Amino acid sequence: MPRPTIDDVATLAGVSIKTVSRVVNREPNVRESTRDKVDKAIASLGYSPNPSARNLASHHARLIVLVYDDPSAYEAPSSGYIINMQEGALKACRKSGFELLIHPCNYRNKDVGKELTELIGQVRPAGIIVAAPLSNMPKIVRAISATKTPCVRLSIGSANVKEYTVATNDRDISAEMTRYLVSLGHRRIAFIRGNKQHKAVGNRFDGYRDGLQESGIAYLEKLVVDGDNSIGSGERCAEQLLKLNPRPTAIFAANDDMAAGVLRVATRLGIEVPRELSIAGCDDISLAQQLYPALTTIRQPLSAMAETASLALIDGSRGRPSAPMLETIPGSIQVRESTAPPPQ
Amino acid sequence: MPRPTIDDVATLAGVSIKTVSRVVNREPNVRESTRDKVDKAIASLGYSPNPSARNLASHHARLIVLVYDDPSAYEAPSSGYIINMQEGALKACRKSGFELLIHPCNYRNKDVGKELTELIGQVRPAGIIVAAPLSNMPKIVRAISATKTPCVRLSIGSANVKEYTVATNDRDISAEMTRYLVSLGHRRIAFIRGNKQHKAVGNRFDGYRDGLQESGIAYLEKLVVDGDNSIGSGERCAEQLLKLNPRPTAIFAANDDMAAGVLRVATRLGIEVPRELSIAGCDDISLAQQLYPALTTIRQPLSAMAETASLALIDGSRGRPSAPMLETIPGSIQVRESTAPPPQ
DNA sequence: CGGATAAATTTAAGCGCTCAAGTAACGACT
DNA sequence: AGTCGTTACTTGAGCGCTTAAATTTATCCG
Repeated sequence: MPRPTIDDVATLAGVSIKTVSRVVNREPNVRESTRDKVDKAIASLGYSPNPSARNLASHHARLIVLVYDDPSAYEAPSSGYIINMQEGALKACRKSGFELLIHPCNYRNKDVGKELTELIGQVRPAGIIVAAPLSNMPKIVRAISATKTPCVRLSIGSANVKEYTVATNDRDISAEMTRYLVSLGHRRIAFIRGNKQHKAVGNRFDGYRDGLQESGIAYLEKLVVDGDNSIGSGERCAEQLLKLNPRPTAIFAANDDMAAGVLRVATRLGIEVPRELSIAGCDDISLAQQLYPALTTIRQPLSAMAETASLALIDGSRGRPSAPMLETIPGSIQVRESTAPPPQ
Repeated sequence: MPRPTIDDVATLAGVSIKTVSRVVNREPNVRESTRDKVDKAIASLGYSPNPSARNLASHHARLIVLVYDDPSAYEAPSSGYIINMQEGALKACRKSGFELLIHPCNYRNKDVGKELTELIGQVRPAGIIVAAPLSNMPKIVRAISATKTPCVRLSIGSANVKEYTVATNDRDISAEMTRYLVSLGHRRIAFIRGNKQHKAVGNRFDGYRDGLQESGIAYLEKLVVDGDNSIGSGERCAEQLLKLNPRPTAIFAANDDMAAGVLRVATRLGIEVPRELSIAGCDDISLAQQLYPALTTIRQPLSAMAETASLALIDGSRGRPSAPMLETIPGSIQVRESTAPPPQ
């Protein structure tokens, strides 16, 4: 029971194989009635095109490469974001009959650029998606650009490179989180900044200030401290903030790990969360749901971002009008248990 | 700068393309000197075969499909195991010039079997790897078998199906964990069983009993309670166990979530871990490292399992002798902070 | 050393598709 | 009526490789 080929379809429909090809590829210049005939033949034979033959003949693979930093290279605990990206990319690929090639790689490796160049040479993908933090490394983006392969950057926060970029609205959503805390009744809202290397952090801090301003609350410098994205730094920052008098009624951390650190300190100090202190994080890592109380946080729209990026590449490979250089996908606030109105 | 083809190599080496093909595919019947010439030509041109052309000509794709349960389909929090599997499969594939096609799917969907059958028809992979829990669903395994596509099951614990299976040694390693607890000085070691649907759970319980017996410790039924794999059930079980007098000095849970529940209860009751109570889990989910104290647990060798499975399929597709029906990859005990000698 | 056998290599065909180029049919316009 | 343009299709070549069959070259044995 060999699988039907385009010839079988053409014979059954009484047309040439090129016409079948036209129908399959949704090309114009096929009469409605002919298209119907072909579609029926395809359905009755259960035909689906052989990807290898297509690729061979068309000189490019119907394939998107998704490149991301390999978490298992250094025991990174949170890998959920990768699954989310894969999910989005897969969704777009499946819809369009493309395949997804995943390529985790270690950004600390000096030869990543060369590695990617070689990979591209091998598989000739229709496009390549580069996730953060690799997407923020000019050397890597340049290496890919040099191959002329269409490339989309996935960026959390920063977006100052010339390539097509799908980014989040970190600033806006951080402002929204701040306003949400205000809406609960909070007035003394502290902020923990993270690693200054990460562009996203700056945007989140800006959003925090925006949110305060829009709510008519004065920005107080002593309510802002610097962490380095780790749980430990979150603990240190929390200790510092909770010593203040009056102490803040809410702490908004630039990422979930630091928020987890805050929660740890609060628990240790016997401060009840959320009754006495509200805590909000950012990123919605899996830990956020597993903590007790579960963390109110900002969910990054990773899946939607990857889907958008894939679709842009797929459409681009079909010669559709290439979309804008910068596309922003909004994140969303996940309200969970760690936030509540402040004590009276 | 078009990429070099087999013809270019053949011309440069002064042989026919078939000879180049022989060299590339490591086929026999090539003189050493000829092989050298070809290898040099390949190196100097930077040649690598076009996968699509190979697939087209050879009627099968150099491609392994990895099928697993889609965690994002129902907000499953722990996705680290998928990354681990992907890592192992990728390692094997890269080594052999294969590609990896990932295929998350929802096992609760009635049509998974059909979905997989169609996928196989589409891509004609060299083999397919099915991860638990799908690998334990006869309907799914049967659907794949029907396509005659080589298939390897990845199984945590159970292994009573006829297909090639890569499994863990749950029973042995659980026994080892039990002996480890005994070696710390524990004598009253409780066990929390999990969801009875999961075959692995039974094996782990058997391992617990083996470990006790090998250590010459009597099995006490009241030290064993049934959970359902959730954190909440772990809490309930812990409450029950910690009411006993004398209470157990160690609790070994059949998975990490339940162990996390135990830890939660202990903290609530003011029982210091590990000084007053040792806790051990199983699976090494990312939560295990994030808890305080970090959980001693059993790490599943997911990466190694997926690598073994991939290699078996790749070798099989090359006509190498197909390996045994059941291959067991040992897990390993991760000693962290939640276990210590019992109080005097 | 000749003929048979095995080893090394070439030749020819074709995998299933796309792409560029070509052809037929039909109107519309001068 | 003849030209042109457009639409709707067909034709033929060829993508880069593998496979099977054909051919050449090396090796063995009496």
